Amino acid sequence: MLNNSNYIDKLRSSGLRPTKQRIKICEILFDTDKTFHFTINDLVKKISKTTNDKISLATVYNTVHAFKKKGYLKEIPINSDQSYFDTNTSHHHHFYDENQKDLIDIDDADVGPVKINTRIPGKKIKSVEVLVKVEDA
Amino acid sequence: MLNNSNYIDKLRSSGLRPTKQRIKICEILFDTDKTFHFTINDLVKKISKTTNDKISLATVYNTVHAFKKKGYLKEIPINSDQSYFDTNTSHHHHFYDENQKDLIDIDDADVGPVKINTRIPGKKIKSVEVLVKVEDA
DNA sequence: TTCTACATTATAATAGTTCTAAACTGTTGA
DNA sequence: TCAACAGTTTAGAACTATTATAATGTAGAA
Ligand SMILES: [Mn+2]
Ligand SMILES: [Mn+2]
Ligand SMILES: [Zn+2]
Ligand SMILES: [Zn+2]
Repeated sequence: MLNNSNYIDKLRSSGLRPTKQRIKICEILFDTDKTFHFTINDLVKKISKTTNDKISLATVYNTVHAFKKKGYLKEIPINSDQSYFDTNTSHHHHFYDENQKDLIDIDDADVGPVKINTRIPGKKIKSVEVLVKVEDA
Repeated sequence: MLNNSNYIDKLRSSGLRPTKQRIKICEILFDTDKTFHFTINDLVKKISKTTNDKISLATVYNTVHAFKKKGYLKEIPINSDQSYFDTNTSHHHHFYDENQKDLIDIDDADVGPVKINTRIPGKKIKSVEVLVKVEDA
């Protein structure tokens, strides 16, 4: 929960110019206690719901990619026709509800340590993520 | 490692007519000891490399989807611009090499038991898959 | 204020996938 | 045996998420 001048600092300190588009998107993504998952399309809808100044689709893509690159967003690997992003950048896992097509966080503490007993020579591990697919019981 | 008449039986017994296109795709996908990962594009290339009778792209998609539905193939959840399929339908996990854009199996035995200590009411777990992203060390 | 690199934008392009509808074929049963 | 039918294949169009282009706008520095 930050105010605009905090977003301006945050953007500036990561080398991103604090444009009104980026500040607006920060407000939508980060002005809440709860983290959430979204697609580009979700974000576009939220933007048009909360402002009259439209932000172009290209800018939404550009901004999400910039934020991901800076580590303010994560992309969640689920097979889908579109990308899912996560404002929760801490290490955690996911349920994917195949009926509702909905992603739900699993706290890292709710998953026993995932031990990978094999390596690929010349490669280092970047992330270990568990995806639990669920369906109506 | 089956011969064509086995594929014919396999297809027929699962309610799929054994057309020459499906038999050919069975040969490419299942006529080997080793399982492997592929994209639709990979499969199209293998087909044109091993036969003169071309199979339309629509049929390749149709067939892969039909085989997935029957459980002869799995789709691997990674966020990418294209779908990855797996002829290994047993329970296992994956490395994803982000440099080579390559999927590598992790035997289930090489991953410590993944304990999920939380549930979603009204939902049952369908699968638990670990994706280990790796990059050049 | 002026300059410049960075950012936004509309729009076109791209690429994987799905749809359409006509032609074809495996299977059934008279 | 073979006509009938449902299932299958096909070329190509359509669709959709995403990325590229290139012109215009703007933040920040000097
Ligand atoms: Mn998909
Ligand atoms: Mn994607
Ligand atoms: Zn999450
Ligand atoms: Zn695999």
